[in-house]
Amino acid sequence: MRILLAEDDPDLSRQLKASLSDAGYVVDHAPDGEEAHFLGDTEPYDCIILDLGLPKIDGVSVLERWRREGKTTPVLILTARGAWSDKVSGFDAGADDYLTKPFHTEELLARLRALVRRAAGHAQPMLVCGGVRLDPRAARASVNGEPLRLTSLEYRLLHYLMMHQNRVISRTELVEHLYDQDFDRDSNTIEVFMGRLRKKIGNERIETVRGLGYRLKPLHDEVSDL
Amino acid sequence: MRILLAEDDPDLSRQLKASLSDAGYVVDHAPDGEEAHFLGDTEPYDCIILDLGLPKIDGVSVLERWRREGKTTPVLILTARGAWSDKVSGFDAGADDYLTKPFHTEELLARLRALVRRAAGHAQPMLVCGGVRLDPRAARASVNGEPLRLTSLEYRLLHYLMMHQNRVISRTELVEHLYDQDFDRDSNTIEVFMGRLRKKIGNERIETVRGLGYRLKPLHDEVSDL
DNA sequence: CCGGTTCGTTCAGGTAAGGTTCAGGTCTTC
DNA sequence: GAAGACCTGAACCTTACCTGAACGAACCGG
Repeated sequence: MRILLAEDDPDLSRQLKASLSDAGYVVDHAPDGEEAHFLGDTEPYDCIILDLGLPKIDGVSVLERWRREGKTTPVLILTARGAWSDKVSGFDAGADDYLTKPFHTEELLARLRALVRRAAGHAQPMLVCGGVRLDPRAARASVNGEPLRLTSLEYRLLHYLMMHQNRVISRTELVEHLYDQDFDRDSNTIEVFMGRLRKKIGNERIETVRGLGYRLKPLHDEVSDL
Repeated sequence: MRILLAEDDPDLSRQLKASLSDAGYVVDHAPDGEEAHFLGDTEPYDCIILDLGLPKIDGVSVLERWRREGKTTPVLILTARGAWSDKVSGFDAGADDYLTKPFHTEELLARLRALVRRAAGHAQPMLVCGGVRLDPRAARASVNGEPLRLTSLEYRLLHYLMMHQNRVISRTELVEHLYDQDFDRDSNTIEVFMGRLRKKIGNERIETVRGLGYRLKPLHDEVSDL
């Protein structure tokens, strides 16, 4: 965990840096808004602690710039007691949390844990098979970067195949996962949809294993990257 | 945006509920820990405001249970002044933010905006999707710089869509986040509002994914800038 | 208290997207 | 070369979705 501490008061800075290091964070220190902005732009921090009353450029401006540039690092703001209207503008500039001086170090640490935890909770599983990618969260798929237009069933079919790629999937297994119990067992819809899917993602990507089922796999020359 | 307010003080509850409703949130109220836990388990809230001093089950326990069950909804905790050691245990139980009574309603609203924003994965306060912009703090939206005249529900609908743009949102998800518990599940208001929204922001911006829901996205030629 | 406006909701008819079916055609295997 | 497994184009038909219009509750100024 790497943290940027933007704070001008030397005493407070030293004390905070010590506490944070003790807690296992790696801490960079910026004594003014200019350096804070520069460091925040260039280094990949997991979290930023930002004092609002910084020399050269004030905290809110720094924060606004970062957000305008698309930076999403969680930011915790520090300010003097009673300036609660600052809080509102700070939050609306894109801050994720706020703390009023003086504060207990314990509380700062707790808030940091909460921030980092939440920021890390954005792991989205993206399914990849050669040039084919499928994003379950967005319900979207693409082949070689080109977005695919899939119908609901085509999508579900592809999804299932991608989750079990390189394995042979029987028609009955597919039916069982795509439909509810009562489904005409001797229907050829699966075949039809295999045909349609093949047209959209490329024939060779779905191999048919006669008598057993189908197998989704990357093309021969496609390295299994991610 | 749908919120659960878990607070036992009747006066404060009433006042907060009014303020939150005014700010455009849909609010469910739980007067004790038992009901809070139940509601939080069953309904999909965008955020939860949790008083620590609740009857029946105290706030920290409720929160701990939710987190143990894997619930990730952002939670903002309320407590009486000076009980700052509560804060630490509150945060470590999985709270995302903390507010000490008494507080300014403004500040609560600002913190809520920040929480909801972050939970949706947006660090910046201004929502942008192609030519459509929405400013949550001014409750204003525009398309290609032209301000939009939106009714309350149209606005909330657009807001939710913009927070989850490029993702398919099911009708039920929308209903659950725009209305409180008792709402006629087989009503077509969502469709009607989709129609009205489309008329105002442009038909092609909202794609309907048959059988799944809707997806808000930039137009083809609109670069995903900021 | 009353007409007018605004908005959310309901309803009914229309449309077309997308799933299923079917009838051949093609390929495999023995 | 026959039989069975698989492919495929086109037709069918269900139903999700769209849309215009009307209803009714809430609000507002007079």
